[in-house]
Amino acid sequence: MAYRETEKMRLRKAAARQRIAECTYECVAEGGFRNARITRIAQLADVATGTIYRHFESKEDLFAEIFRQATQREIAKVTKALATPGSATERLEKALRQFAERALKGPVMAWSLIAEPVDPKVEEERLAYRKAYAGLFEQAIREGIEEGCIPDQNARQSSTCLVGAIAESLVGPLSPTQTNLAAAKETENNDQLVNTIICFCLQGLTGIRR
Amino acid sequence: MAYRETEKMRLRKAAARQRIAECTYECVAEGGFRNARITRIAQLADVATGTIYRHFESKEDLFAEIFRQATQREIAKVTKALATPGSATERLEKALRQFAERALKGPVMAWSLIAEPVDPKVEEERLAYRKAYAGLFEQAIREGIEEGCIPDQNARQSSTCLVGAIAESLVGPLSPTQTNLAAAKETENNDQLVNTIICFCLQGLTGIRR
DNA sequence: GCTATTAGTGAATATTGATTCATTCTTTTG
DNA sequence: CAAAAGAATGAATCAATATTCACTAATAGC
Repeated sequence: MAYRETEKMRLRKAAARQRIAECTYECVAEGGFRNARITRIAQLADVATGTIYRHFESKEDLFAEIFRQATQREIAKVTKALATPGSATERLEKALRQFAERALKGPVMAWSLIAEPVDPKVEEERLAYRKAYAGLFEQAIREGIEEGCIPDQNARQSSTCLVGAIAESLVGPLSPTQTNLAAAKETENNDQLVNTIICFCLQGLTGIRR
Repeated sequence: MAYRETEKMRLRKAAARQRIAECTYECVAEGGFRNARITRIAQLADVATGTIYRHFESKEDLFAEIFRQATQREIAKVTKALATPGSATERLEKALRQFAERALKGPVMAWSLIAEPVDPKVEEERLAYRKAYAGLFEQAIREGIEEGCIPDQNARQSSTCLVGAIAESLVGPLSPTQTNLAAAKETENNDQLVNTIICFCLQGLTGIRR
């Protein structure tokens, strides 16, 4: 017996794995899963293409892991926004704003997480993601109904409408940011846009003019 | 000179072209553009793969034409709904219902037209489609603002929210039909679903509880 | 320093699916 | 019917990438 994995090596391998993951994230944020090539990721991470396969079973597995990591971050943000004090409507507004602002900052990633067609293993992750998301908004809507600040309705269906209105407005094919990237960078415009969307969403939810 | 294209041949070729187009539509309606293989289309149309290239420059061109044909149909339906008599709100409700019901009938095609990532030439067609669509809803919202039944707002942004809420609810990854196809076939459920969405959309637009 | 073991490499291979083109089949006309 | 022109065919080719694997480099323990 002349070689056994030592702590040092374990750390180094973990670091390499992490670096690959980060570069994959970068690639996806740039052009979506579809345009994230293994060779490009290897280049960015400064390893050989084969090395990636020593750390991940396949491209699909790698993507699934990146998807999971990315969504966990998003979910955490929205969860936090919903945990602040205030009425359900106020908390929902915070959460929607959080969601919208995150999406505006990284529209390609947001689109990849929400709508880009992906391989089955990644789609599985998306299922978990959407359940978590829908669950969060749904729960908040239910609380609003109990509190009386939101009229009785199908919370699940309404939460889907919320996500759809935001997603389409910010990252969808009808989005103004797709055709006018320059304008999208003007923070004022973005604030304006987010306000309009949130107004629409909260009115849709409550039926109360704001 | 021993051969010249005759009327009979012109018709036969037109028929073949049409058949190819129809089979392509079928393929796309089944699994989106991504899964529409030339070989499969050729099989369905009962021609050799090479024949397709005698009628269309390339796969991209074929898809672009199918996209155009499909969207023209959709636009026509919504245009018609918006041309009926009644207040802007009433006409919008009819149009949204039309849109939603069409999408429910062919969710894969609806998704392909609205959101599926496609090649540049097809994307160009989509640009025209979305302009037409956004234009129709926008126009109706503007009329509503003038009539006084809809409060002043950014008509363009609101129309995007409308499309997003419907698209996500019916054909998006959060759609109930995606996870529960059996239930989606129950017409009652669908009516219920469409009503909830339209309620959300009209409240979002008007801020008036219905 | 030596050897066993694992990590890393990247050119070669495999796969998938669009596109081509030499060949065959049909139609038209004298 | 024969010749000319076009239409149709589908196996072969091409292109784009994911994946493999024979080989090299690095590390651990003696």
